[in-house]
Amino acid sequence: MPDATPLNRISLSNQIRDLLLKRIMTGALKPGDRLIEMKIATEMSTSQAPVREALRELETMGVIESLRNKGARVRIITNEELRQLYDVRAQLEAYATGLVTELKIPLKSRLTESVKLMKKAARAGDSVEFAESNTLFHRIIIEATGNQVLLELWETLNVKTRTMVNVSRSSRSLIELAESHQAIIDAIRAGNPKKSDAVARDHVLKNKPAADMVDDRQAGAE
Amino acid sequence: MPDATPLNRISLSNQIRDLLLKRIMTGALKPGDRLIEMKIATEMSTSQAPVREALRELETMGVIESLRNKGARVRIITNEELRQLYDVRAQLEAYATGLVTELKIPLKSRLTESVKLMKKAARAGDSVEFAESNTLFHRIIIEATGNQVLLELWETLNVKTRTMVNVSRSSRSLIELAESHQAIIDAIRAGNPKKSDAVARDHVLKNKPAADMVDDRQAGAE
DNA sequence: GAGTCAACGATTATCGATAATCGGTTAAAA
DNA sequence: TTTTAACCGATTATCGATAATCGTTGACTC
Repeated sequence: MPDATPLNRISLSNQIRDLLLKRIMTGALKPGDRLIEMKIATEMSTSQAPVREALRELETMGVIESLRNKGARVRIITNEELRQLYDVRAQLEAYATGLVTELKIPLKSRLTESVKLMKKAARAGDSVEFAESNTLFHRIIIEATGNQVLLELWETLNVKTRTMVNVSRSSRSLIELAESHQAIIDAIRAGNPKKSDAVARDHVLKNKPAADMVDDRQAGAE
Repeated sequence: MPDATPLNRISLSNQIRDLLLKRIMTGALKPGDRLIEMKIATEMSTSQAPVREALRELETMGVIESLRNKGARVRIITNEELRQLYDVRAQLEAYATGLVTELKIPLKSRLTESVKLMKKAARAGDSVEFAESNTLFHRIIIEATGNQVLLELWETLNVKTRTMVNVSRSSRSLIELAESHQAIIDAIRAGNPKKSDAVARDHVLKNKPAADMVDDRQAGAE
């Protein structure tokens, strides 16, 4: 029987989670925006319960934050946290890049292809599409390590970063950014794991935002 | 007024989450054990809703897994995944240890203290207490970097690891394991970041379990 | 005896309603 | 005018009930 019906639909809470995640990543929902349970429930024609489950997931992922009895809002990532995010990402990417170099996994054509997409998006000034292909580039490398744990960790970091990054940047610097990936491709090709490690680390750190000048000890609520 | 009542209790779902987490970490709940929503709800004298929210959080954290319409169970971490976990942890710990060395953050006394606790637990054969103080040792280093993102990431990895690790190990090897932390303390003290990085990485990798001989391509369900 | 299928018990998924809480606002009191 | 207190609308937290789904059991057919 050539599979008739898609028997198991996705649960409502998962659908809601994915929808909200998409809106946050594309910027339709911005940092600080409130997520009101009944509003979402009504929009999706469901009850409150699946919405709450979705919100809890998003909260655990770190993309929203919710205060007891006060509801949830899209998490505001401080500059300092963003910098920390880049530091950690740098380590993970360095490890992954070094590893795929050592294992001599052939990635050149796929990586080159994703850089093309990046450039195209950059020229079009499409920052969402750019983020998409940029993510693709790095995901190709991480996936190639075969380390599923690493991939999942990196995904959540990446999601967090992107909730805020795609707000800024001119199309000029986007093109430069796209081109800067070539160094990674070359390093992998060259076959020196240590070198690849360093190049990938530098690539991430080069884009790490500068520290705020202000003496902001941003108060974090409980 | 000397604060009368603890106004904001913790939400039920959070209480449930913490309780279940504790049970999983201490081994009261073992990998594969089912988590039946109504059973938990009845035990806690609540309804099903908060339990489901708690389960969703645990699922996102990766400590349980749930299949549509079939419920949740404590996640069974395969040997392969455990190995991947160690690989990633090794990178994070190496980074953290190198960084605190570079920053010359004084940690010796606190680290030494936690090693004492480890040894004590090892002699007593108390594997839960051992895991506790072992975690403490590493957390001290990670925390000292001041990188909150790194800490959170490391915490979730650590939780995952511990759901399974505390099943095994003899008290003899526990003592050796405790003593092996001294090398890290010494490296930090010596003040060479590169060396610290390497020592910390090796420390983790030395405990990475061996690969299974079996050609198990463990099927992962949707 | 092996295979098929309907009915059953257990459990999850979702709903609709109620209780509790928060922030702000008005109105009375000082 | 400032302070205090009760009130109100909006929203979250929790409950109890119902619908949908799964695995299994046991009778029935061949």
